[in-house]
Amino acid sequence: MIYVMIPEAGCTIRVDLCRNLILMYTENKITSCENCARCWTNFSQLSQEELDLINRNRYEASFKPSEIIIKQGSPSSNAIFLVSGLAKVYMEGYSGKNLILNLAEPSTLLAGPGVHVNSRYCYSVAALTQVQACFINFDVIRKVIASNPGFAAGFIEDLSDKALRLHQKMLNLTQKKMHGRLAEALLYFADNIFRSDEFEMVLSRQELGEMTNMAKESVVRIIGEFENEHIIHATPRSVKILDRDKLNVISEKG
Amino acid sequence: MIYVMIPEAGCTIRVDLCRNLILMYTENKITSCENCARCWTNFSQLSQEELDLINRNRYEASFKPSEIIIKQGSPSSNAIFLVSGLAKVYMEGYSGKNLILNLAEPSTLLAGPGVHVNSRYCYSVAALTQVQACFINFDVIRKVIASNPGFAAGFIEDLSDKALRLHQKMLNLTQKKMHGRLAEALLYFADNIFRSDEFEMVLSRQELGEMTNMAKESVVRIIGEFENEHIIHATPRSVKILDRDKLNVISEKG
DNA sequence: CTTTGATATTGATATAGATCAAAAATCAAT
DNA sequence: ATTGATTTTTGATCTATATCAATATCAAAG
Repeated sequence: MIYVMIPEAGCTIRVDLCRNLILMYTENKITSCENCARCWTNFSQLSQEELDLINRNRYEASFKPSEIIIKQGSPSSNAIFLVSGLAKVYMEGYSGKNLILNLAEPSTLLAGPGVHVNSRYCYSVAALTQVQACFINFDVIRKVIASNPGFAAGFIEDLSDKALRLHQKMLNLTQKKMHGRLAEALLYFADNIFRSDEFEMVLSRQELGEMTNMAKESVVRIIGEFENEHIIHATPRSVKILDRDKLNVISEKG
Repeated sequence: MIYVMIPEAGCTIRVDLCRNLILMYTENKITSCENCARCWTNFSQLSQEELDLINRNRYEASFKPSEIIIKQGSPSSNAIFLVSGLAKVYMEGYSGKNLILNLAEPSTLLAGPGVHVNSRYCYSVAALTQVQACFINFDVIRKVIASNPGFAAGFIEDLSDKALRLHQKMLNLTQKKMHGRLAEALLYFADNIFRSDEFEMVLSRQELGEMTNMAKESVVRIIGEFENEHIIHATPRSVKILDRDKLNVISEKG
């Protein structure tokens, strides 16, 4: 494991977990939105003037693991970007049961569709690692949307992309059974978050259950089965995918 | 039941089922988009010029019950509006199992988020009654989005609203149990589609199951229970809600 | 080190809900 | 009306998965 000290954040972080931050940090690009086009592809649509506007209306905050960045139901006045770190995006359901929708990494916009409808966040977001987040007032974003059609189109694309994933997740959760759902979650981590077949397991078994809609005990049991069949090697805090093909089949066959 | 003959469509339709069509028909408003602002609120954002553009690039088609209007996976080149009739919006899942997302009535935009991402429809739509539909080429819509910020904002709102509902449905399907899910579906028909506590059941028990993610036999059994408890009165083709309060409680308590 | 609180694991049991199979009802078409 | 084809209903089983309870593990704090 390679660690690096980040003086501004007052902490040490694992390099493999925080690629983006390292990248930005080493390139000294955290100072302003102008340099943050890499944050969200869509920001590259903006003119200098518009970037300035946004830059004047944003502020940063940092969060420790488990701290809540967005609270479901609260008024949504800001669009939020992670600058660094990992967070879980989840809905608070009935009788305290959560449903983890996905993980958020840097360069994704966090706001939720509620922003454009009832000005309430429709999901919560909580930090999994140390997180640096950037808050941009939504009135400003709306202003830019109104004046920059390209940006608006990018926004539509972003919303659509998320909706599409949600549709897919809906099918997965309702039609696959446990093995398939868990296999898919593991592949999600490997492919979409860590881009490696060996990764740190940032979620507890309980949370893994909230993500795949199953009881934590079932998570444990199925992980055990996967291990017996030499499909993965797992500890409570790490996973290594040994037989990606098999895992794919399980994920697809449900 | 009041029926009315629609010469152009070559059919007779039930008045209570086709409010919008009757309204438009009697007001002679089907001829062009200009008159169709009522179709989709967002169209009222358009200038005369833009309306003309859309009007020149649209065509209508009619569908008989059970005919497919949109096929999941096929290239999405059109935005579609129902002019009249009712349709079911559903995803085709694994091993032929469908998931009905919602019903579509006139004045809703049908296209799906796939349009803005991979140009594929991410769901199918099939007519439940006789349906008149209006197809608008998506390139044209995109052009208008690019030139009219208000329209773009309306589009974003529409997408967001749908995403929000999807989030809600996700929670419902994963966290409520059968009774709650079925109660909710019945209230959906009463409140969102028919706006009456007595309505024609346009879905078969099988389809009702596809909508609430349960087996058709379970649908039958639970409808039976609801009848025994005098919460609803149901026949295979009709439902009357007798005790809305109880149904609400069941829907919320899961 | 020990203690402690959280999390993970394991085994036993309970249950919601699916599946299967057969009968009954409904509907469409002669 | 009569037939044949769907759809609905019912009852009997089966199974995936949750729940419960007990134990083991681990990391942090004293």
